[in-house]
Parts: sequence; structure tokens; C-alpha cells
Amino acid sequence: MAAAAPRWRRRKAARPAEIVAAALDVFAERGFAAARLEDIAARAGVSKAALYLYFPTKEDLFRAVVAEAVAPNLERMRAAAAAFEGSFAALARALLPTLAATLADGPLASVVKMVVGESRNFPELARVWHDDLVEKALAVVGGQIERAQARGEVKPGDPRIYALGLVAPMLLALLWRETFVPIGAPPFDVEAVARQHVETVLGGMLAGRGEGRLD
Amino acid sequence: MAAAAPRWRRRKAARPAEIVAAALDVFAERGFAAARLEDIAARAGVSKAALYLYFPTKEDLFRAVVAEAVAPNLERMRAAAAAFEGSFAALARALLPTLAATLADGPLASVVKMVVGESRNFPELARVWHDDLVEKALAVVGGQIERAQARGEVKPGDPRIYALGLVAPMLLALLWRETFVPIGAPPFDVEAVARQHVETVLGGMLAGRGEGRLD
DNA sequence: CGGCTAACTGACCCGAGGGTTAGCAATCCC
DNA sequence: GGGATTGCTAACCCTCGGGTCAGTTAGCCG
Repeated sequence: MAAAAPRWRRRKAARPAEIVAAALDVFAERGFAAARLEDIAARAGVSKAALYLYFPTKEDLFRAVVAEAVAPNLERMRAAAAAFEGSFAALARALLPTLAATLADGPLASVVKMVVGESRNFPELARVWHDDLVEKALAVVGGQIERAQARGEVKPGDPRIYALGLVAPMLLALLWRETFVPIGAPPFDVEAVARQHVETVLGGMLAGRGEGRLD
Repeated sequence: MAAAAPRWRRRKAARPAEIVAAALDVFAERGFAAARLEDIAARAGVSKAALYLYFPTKEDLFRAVVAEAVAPNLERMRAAAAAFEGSFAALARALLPTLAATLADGPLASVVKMVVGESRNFPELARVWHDDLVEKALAVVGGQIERAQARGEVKPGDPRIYALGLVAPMLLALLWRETFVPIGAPPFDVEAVARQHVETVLGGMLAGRGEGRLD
């Protein structure tokens, strides 16, 4: 009669993903430095030592978490941008709320905060985040703006700054949520921010006021 | 003959400020958790134990640093906003570059990063920062926008979101500098951001002027 | 010049937590 | 069944750093 409840199971294939998920939670809650490996292990239903079977060090685990958080969202963004055909205004109106929703729902906001907070002590991490995600996103948006400028849709001006101007309020609203809402500050409705802000900025970006161009 | 160079001096009055200054440097470089009291003490030219003559704990020292960073800048902002008389557009054009310069030059950017990064582990700190600075700044800007809306200068819309939309790109440019420039990413010229972005947003915020939008 | 006060130091304590290792037990294979 | 394999754990080690305290000495006051 085998034990009905073995004390643990061998599940080599499933462990890494579970550990990374648990680590994401704990890192997001506590930040890198304050996160305890014991807590991560406990949440993953595993002993601390088991973590070291899959990740050589805490920092490597952190890297895995960031990579995990980056990959799918990067893909989603790129696909959405690549698929679009219409005018710049239409693109912006379609993309920003989508981006807002993606950021607001997923774990990206926590990861952003983590990367910002720990960047000095783990510069390599900031580099991964920047090179793999931010740089590319900025290039996509900036490129769209440049093309719109070439078509005369958008006024002259530094495309990189325009891109920053478009995206910044949403990112900051997210950081706000992570930073100030826990202490009782009123949150920003990220989608409302996206909706209102995209109209405001378009009002200042679009050239000639054919104004319609809603296609 | 007594030693011409005593090994240390009693300078009770000067110590706290020196310690806070040193702490600001080290906290800004390393973040709260990773900052070592020994380093702070060394930079202040003092032994670690001496810190405890003036600050009961590391966290209290952190609080002192934040308070030090907040106070003078809050005053500068409030004065600038209160003194202004002209139209909203003129106010924005005057204030944003000033704000950008203030943020860019002082230690505020580092402190912002610190507050964001450590907020979960030191919520009380986020509260101080929010209540003493952010809340008030947002109220000032939001109030100006509401009044401009009442005068018909600015289109309808959530004033809080408008305020966020105005300020966010500059703040994010600062966080960018703190986070990504150290790893080799190209910086944003914060003043250029302020100049271009204020025009863009005003273009979308200001009512009237023929051209109008759908609203 | 001597002695008192208190600003300051050096050496210590100790808890926390990242990382390690000896061995146990689930599962595979015969 | 039973032996080999190896995923996994319990218990440990050891460094790091916040915090403490007994003593030292700068500077003042008589």
C-alpha cells in the first residue's frame, strides 16, 4: 500500500515556470533586494534549495522573471503595430488604449517598477529591459511618427519626444498605481487617461487641420 | 606638544546636514536597502556610530533625506504658480521649463526613483512624498486648469488627467535618465521635452481658435 | 592647568538571508 | 519486488550589515 499522499512529487518540467511565477509575485510585492528566496520557494510549493536546481542565483531568477514578462508583451505590441494600415491618428487611437489595457492588466507595471528601482544595483537588468523592450517599442512608435510627418500628417518635431509624450502619462499612471494607491491616494483610470490624452496630443500633433482623417 | 591635527572635532551643529547630504548621495546611488550606513558615515567623514547620535534608525535618516529634498522645491513651485497672472497657455509655457530645470538639476530625480523603488517596503515614505509634494503640485496644476476651463480657455476634460499629461513626459524623461542612461541609452534633453511637449499639449487643450476639434 | 561634559570612535553583537550539502524518497526500469 | 537514478528536502554555514556600548578625547569652564 503506497502512501496515499506522498510528501512531494518529482515534476521537473513544471517547476521552472511555477518558480518564475512565484518569483514574479514576490519580487513585485517586495522588490528584488527585499524579496526572500524562502518566500518564493514557499509560494512555488518547493524548498529553497530546489530553486538552486533550476536557477544558479537570485539574480538569474530575476533575469528569468524579466524575460518572462517581456517576451509575450513585446510580441503583442509588435504584431499590433505591424498589422495596422490606416492613418497615424487612427493608429494612435487604436493602439494607445490597447497598450494601456495590456500594461494595466498584466504584471508589466510591477516589473517596470522593479526595473526602475533596482537598475542601479543590477544595470544588466536595465539593459535587457531597455534593449529588448523599450528601445524597440520606442523605435516602432517613433518610426510611425516619422512616416506620418513625411506624409504631412504630423507637425515637425522630434519624433522621439512625440513618442514619449504619447506614452508617458499612461506609464506614469501605472507607476502611480504601484506607488501611491497602496497608501490611499486616488488612482488614475488608465484607460480614461489613454482616451483623453490621445485626443489631446493628437490635437497638438496633427498638421493642417484637415482634422478629419478619421479613416 | 599636543597633536597639531586632532583625530576628530566636535561639530554638533554641522553634522546633521552633512550626514543628510552624504545619505542623499549614497541612497541615490544605491537605493535604500542597498545603501550601507558605513558608506554614508564614511562620506560624511564620521563613524557609523555617530549617525546614531543624530538619527535613531536608517529609516529615519531616509525620512530626513526626503524631507530635505522636498521642502525647498515645494516652496519654489508654489511661489512660481501663485505669482502668475496671465493666461493658462502663458502659465504653462513659463512653468513647465522651470519645473523641468528644477527637476533636472537638483537631487529630486534620484529621490523620485528612490520613493518609487522603495514605496512598498516603506509606504510611510511614499505617503510623505505624496501628501507633502505630489498631491499639492497636482492640486495647483489641476486648479489652474479648472479655472482655465471655466474661462473657456481649455476644452472640457478631466483636469487631473490634463495635469498628468502635461507633467508626465518630463518626469519620465528624468526616470529614463536615472534608469537607462547609465547603461548607455541616449538621454532625453529634458528641456527640449518640456518645450516641444508643452506646445503639443496646448495645441490639443486650448479651445476655440477656429480649427476646433470634434468635441 | 586640571577636570568635566558630551561628541565621537572602534570593536562588538546578532539576526537575516543567500547559498551549500548530505542524504532521503518518488519514480523508472528490470 | 528491488536497485539505480535523481528530484527534492532539512539542516546547516557564513557573510553582511543594522544597531549597540564601553571607552576615548576635543573643547569648555574654573
